[in-house]
Amino acid sequence: MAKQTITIYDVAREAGVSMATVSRVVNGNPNVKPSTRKKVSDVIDRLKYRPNAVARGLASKKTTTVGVIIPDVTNMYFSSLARGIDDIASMYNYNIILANSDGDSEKEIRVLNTVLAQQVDGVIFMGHQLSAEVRKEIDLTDTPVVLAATLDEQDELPNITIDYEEAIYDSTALLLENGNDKIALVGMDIDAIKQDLNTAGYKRAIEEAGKSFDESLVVKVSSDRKTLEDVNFADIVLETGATAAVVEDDRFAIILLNQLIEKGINIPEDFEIVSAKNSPLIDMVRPRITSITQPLYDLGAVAMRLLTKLMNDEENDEIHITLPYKFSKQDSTK
Amino acid sequence: MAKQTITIYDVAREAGVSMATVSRVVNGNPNVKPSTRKKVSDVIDRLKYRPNAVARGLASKKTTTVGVIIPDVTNMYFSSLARGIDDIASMYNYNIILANSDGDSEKEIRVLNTVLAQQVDGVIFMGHQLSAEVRKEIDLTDTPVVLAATLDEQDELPNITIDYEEAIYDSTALLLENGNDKIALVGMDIDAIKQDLNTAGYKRAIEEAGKSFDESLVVKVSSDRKTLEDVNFADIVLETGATAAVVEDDRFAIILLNQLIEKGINIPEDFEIVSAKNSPLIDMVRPRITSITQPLYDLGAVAMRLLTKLMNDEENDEIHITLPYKFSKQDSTK
DNA sequence: ACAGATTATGAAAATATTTTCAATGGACAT
DNA sequence: ATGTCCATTGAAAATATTTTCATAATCTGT
Repeated sequence: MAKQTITIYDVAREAGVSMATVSRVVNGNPNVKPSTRKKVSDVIDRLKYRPNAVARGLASKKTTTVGVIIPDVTNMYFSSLARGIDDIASMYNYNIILANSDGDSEKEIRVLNTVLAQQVDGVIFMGHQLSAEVRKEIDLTDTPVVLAATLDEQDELPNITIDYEEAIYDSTALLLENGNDKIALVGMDIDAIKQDLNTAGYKRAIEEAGKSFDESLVVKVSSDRKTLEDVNFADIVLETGATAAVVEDDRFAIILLNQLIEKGINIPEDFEIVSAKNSPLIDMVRPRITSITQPLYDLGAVAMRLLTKLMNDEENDEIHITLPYKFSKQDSTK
Repeated sequence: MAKQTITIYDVAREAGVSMATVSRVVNGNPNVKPSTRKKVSDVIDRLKYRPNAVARGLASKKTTTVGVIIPDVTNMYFSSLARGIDDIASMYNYNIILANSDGDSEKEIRVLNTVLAQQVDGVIFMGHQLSAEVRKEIDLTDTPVVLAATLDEQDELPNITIDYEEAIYDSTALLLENGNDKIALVGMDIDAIKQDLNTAGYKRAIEEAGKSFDESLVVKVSSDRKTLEDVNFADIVLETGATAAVVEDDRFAIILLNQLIEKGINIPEDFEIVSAKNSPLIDMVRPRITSITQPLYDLGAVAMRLLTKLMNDEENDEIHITLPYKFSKQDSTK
């Protein structure tokens, strides 16, 4: 970035007006005589002047940039959200600073602070859970932050979610209806908060069916990408004696499915699977997996839309938005 | 973003030194007496001073920010690259401004210009192809740009690639070895340049086997996400009379596989498939698809590393880097 | 103790915009 | 003519840093 070639000053000189006037036409301020507006616009085109967003940001205290914190772009669940965020962001002329956090609390805090140092006008935070430390860090700033598909224990921060408890309840209920007596609940170990909610929905379904909650049917698996494929879910899950499983993450559901089939187990006759989360991944595998389908793109889009409102201090009556989900009955359940 | 709470000026006053000195300690300049360094650092900690990256960028003409242009974050091939880019970027303390382009030339130019307006220190461009118009736009700036997994017809811009021609050659050769007489080549219609290269590798293999290139075996499919699932690849491909296919994109390979199986065709006995591209997707489906495995993460990482060199005007002896690929023989071929 | 060399520090300019406030100019009514 | 009002314009301050250059402080060797 060499000393900027064409500045607002060059345009002003060339057009015979002041910088203030150039600034006005660049920003669409109506208080400019049409003839001067035209004159200035012509010079801008001729010189190919492009306003320096950094100088702008300094002078105006608005960077038209938002920070997006994502556990891992490589995870289709989150990248689908990110796509919704970016589309709405560019619709409102915002740029996205993206940072991967690996869902690691320490890294989340680090990247949050780096995006804040960049003077972003707002932040969208996606995470598996919102840890107390991150929560504290968010409270420290007055830059608006909205959570996308991320639960906050206190439920105070603006967020866009679906009703996870209900979704898990539905999933469990279906498996119960199909006559399964022992149903495993498979989730990630780091998902503490959602986990609890999930466990709640699972528990509620179990108990409403007149059975009692059995802790040993809850299987927690590491989310470490490297070991994803190596862990033998199938054995772990089968050991519980379950004949069906509600799996929180579709990647896990797929791996479980493939491993079970490899063992010669028939899906859904011998074992039923419901995934509590979808991503485009789930459409790729056969037999098709029954799953909760969350409006991923919309979760991101609505989160970004809410953020634009917060950034403009618009009336923010609704800072907690729950989007509806669907239940997609497929071939991994009877 | 209210008037910044704590500025360098506050720290200077509080520590009884000048702004210049605070700037020095913040930037690790060695010309500061250890005792004053300590004094200033203490004040920084006490006041929780966080340097304003925008003011910094204006004064120093470095934003420590790079623009990343990606067709679609939702495409795992590219998001895997993006992850490599981000990891190396944060290793070198750069931030990422991410923009989706949909591989659309007009949008590519638009987002390129918006990231340039943000005064990024460099740009990583990922695309299916590099159109002439985009090429021209890139030539207009002197901000360094590196292409990741994207071919430039003139082969002048810095780029990180694998040998696509060779990869397609290998894929085709295997299918020929397996005794296939008619092999379809399935690719995206927008992939003009790579397409040619692919066609070249395909052609070369065919001709080396003493057969002649048959245009009718080249099947181009739209990359439009919405219609991805609707198009009936299987019929289109089977109509060519082929008994095997080299598919450029793993998403297409998977859809083709699933559609063929649905038709009762046995893979690989009745039909063989090789995917010329991998992404984490490909590991999810059964039977496992034989494919070229590109070092996706590394392509991104190396591209970003090269960009850091270009941004620092280091000796850039190698601006064209070709990474090795592997061939993963699986169950969709005999 | 002193010259010279180095190290440490500060004042002020520079960075490219926006924003505020004052000034100018023209139209229109009197 | 003259004053009033509104639209238009410009000058200069403000924004939070880095950087340059000059000066002050400290050290080193005699």
